[in-house]
Amino acid sequence: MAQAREAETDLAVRAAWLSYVGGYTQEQIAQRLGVSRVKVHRLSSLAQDLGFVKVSIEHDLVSTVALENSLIERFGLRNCILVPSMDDSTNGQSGTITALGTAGAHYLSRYLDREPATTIGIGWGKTLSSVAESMLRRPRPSNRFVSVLGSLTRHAAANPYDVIHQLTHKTGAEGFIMPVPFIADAVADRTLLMGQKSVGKIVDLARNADLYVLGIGSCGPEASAFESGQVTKSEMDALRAAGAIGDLVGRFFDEDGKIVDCEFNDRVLGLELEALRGGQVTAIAGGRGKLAAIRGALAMGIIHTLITDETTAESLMAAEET
Amino acid sequence: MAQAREAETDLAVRAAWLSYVGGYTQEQIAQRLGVSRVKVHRLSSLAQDLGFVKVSIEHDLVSTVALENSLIERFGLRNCILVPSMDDSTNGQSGTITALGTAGAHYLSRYLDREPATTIGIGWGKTLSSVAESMLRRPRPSNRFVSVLGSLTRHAAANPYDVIHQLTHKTGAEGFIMPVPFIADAVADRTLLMGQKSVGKIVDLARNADLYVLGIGSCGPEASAFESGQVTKSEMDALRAAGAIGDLVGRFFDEDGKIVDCEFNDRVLGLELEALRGGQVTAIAGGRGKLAAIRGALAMGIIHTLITDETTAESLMAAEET
DNA sequence: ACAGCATTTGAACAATTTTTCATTCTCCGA
DNA sequence: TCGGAGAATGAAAAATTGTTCAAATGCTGT
Repeated sequence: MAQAREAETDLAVRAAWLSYVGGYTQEQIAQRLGVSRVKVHRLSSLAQDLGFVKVSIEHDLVSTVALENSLIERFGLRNCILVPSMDDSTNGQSGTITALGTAGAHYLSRYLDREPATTIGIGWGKTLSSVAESMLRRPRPSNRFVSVLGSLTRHAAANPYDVIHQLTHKTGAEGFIMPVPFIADAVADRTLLMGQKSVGKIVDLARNADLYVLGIGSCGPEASAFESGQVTKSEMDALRAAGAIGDLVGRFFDEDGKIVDCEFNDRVLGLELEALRGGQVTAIAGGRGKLAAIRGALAMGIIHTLITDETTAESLMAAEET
Repeated sequence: MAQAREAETDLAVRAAWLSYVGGYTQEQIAQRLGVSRVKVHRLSSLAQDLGFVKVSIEHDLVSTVALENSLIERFGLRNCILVPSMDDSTNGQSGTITALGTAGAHYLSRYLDREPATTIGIGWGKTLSSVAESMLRRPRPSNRFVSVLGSLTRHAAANPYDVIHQLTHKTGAEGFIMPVPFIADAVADRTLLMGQKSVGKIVDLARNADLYVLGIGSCGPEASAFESGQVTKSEMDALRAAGAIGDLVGRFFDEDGKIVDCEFNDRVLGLELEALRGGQVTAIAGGRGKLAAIRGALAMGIIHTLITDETTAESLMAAEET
């Protein structure tokens, strides 16, 4: 019956051609080929299975989209957006951060367009600041932005990287800042501050946010938390010694995504990580220095959507190849 | 707004990739891209329109199927089946005729499978004879085969090219032969013969056939009608002089598909051409010598389905290019 | 010949894609 | 600021495609 098999293949090719290239409906093809409509479907499936059908998209973006898709599947994400990696060898991270900011702003804008009357939990850092900066001025009065972690520094009333203000300014949305520092001086202080009614309200709000837009912090000397003076050198050293490789909402984790056992983590003021598990968590981070932190953060299994740059994405994929 | 246009294109490429390559549904893509499901559809349509989506079938059969489709569109056919052209330089037309016979037999078998209890009008000639020969023995007792034109020669009771007998033998179907010669000696004789009740019954049957399977005759020295002695040399010369280039059901037509004005046509015994307009008309013919006849026959606008060889098909298309 | 098993088949059902259409935006020009 | 042409939008309807399942068919070994 090799004969029959071959005739079947021929029919399959015919059906596939008529369907994919000819643009006829399965019904029309069935008529022409003199078989049932279901059989036409089976034939073109067969042609696909046999690898006769080649579909390709000819556009520069293809490799990017394919890479995004790989990340999604590998890390169980819901979505992933990649931006071109900028050459940051001379000017630090600014190019990549700007690109991430633009992509993040698009992403956030689309969300606001689509989901009015929602509350968005916001972190801080250089990257998120860039997102806020890239936002177009567009009235979104029914949305609310809320800090998910302490936003005051030890030295000034307003954290330079705080993004809530910029966002509310651009969108006319309501903004809620967590009126505490990023880090308390002692564990007891943290308990006290978190017990404040005004703080509790904000945390409650943050807990019920519909979307979280967060940065991922690294533990290098370029980390926002360190640069801005919110974490001292000795504190950072202690964290690193405990295996910390990055942070999400101020909680420092190791390369496996496990929260490190270090008293620092008990002094951080902000939404508990577990609260994020319910909502939609979007993390924005990229650049050479963030690679290890992103890998660890992904391992936590909290992140739904990752916005990063292509080079970092490739590294993430390469590392997982083993 | 070149910016917006570009963003739209990017989205279109993303949507198309996720749809065609990624295999996601428009719903899933809508979620991921943050747009409506309808918009996803519009985006991937756009990507197609912009020519980003390339679909191809990788198989030798593709050129054949594409050519079939060209013929269908050019000549307003319902269907077209092409067989590989055999090299007939040495052995006349036998290779091509065998191939046509096989294809025709497949076609007819499929029809019988699909449409039981139908009546099939049958012509005659070398090609149709080859079809009958290629038919597999398969019981089809509820079908009926009926001659659409006179099948007796002047010299013998059974025409050597008559195919009804072979078909009924192979299928067990009922067969109805038109019990008159192909050509009457005079116009008056034709009237007389056609008036016979036994002939009238056959013609009525033929008129209501569900499918017609016909050959296309040429006017060369290799024509079946001539070779079998049913048409004399002088008759053929007269027909050619009148512009005849081929025949369908014994009616000779010119290169424009117009029935030629020649008394010969008035002596032919068989179903009137107009009766074919209602039914499904399948013509089987191929080979170098038939080209002009096929072109003329197609011009008549009666043929629904053409079964021919690839070389002939290419010639038909080439001639129409102007 | 015939029971038993695997494959094939198409009708009915389910899901997805495509089209339609009324409405809402947006952009110009007065 | 207003009015109107044209584009963009999404809900709903229509068409197409994909899946399921029970019945039919064919194949194999006894």
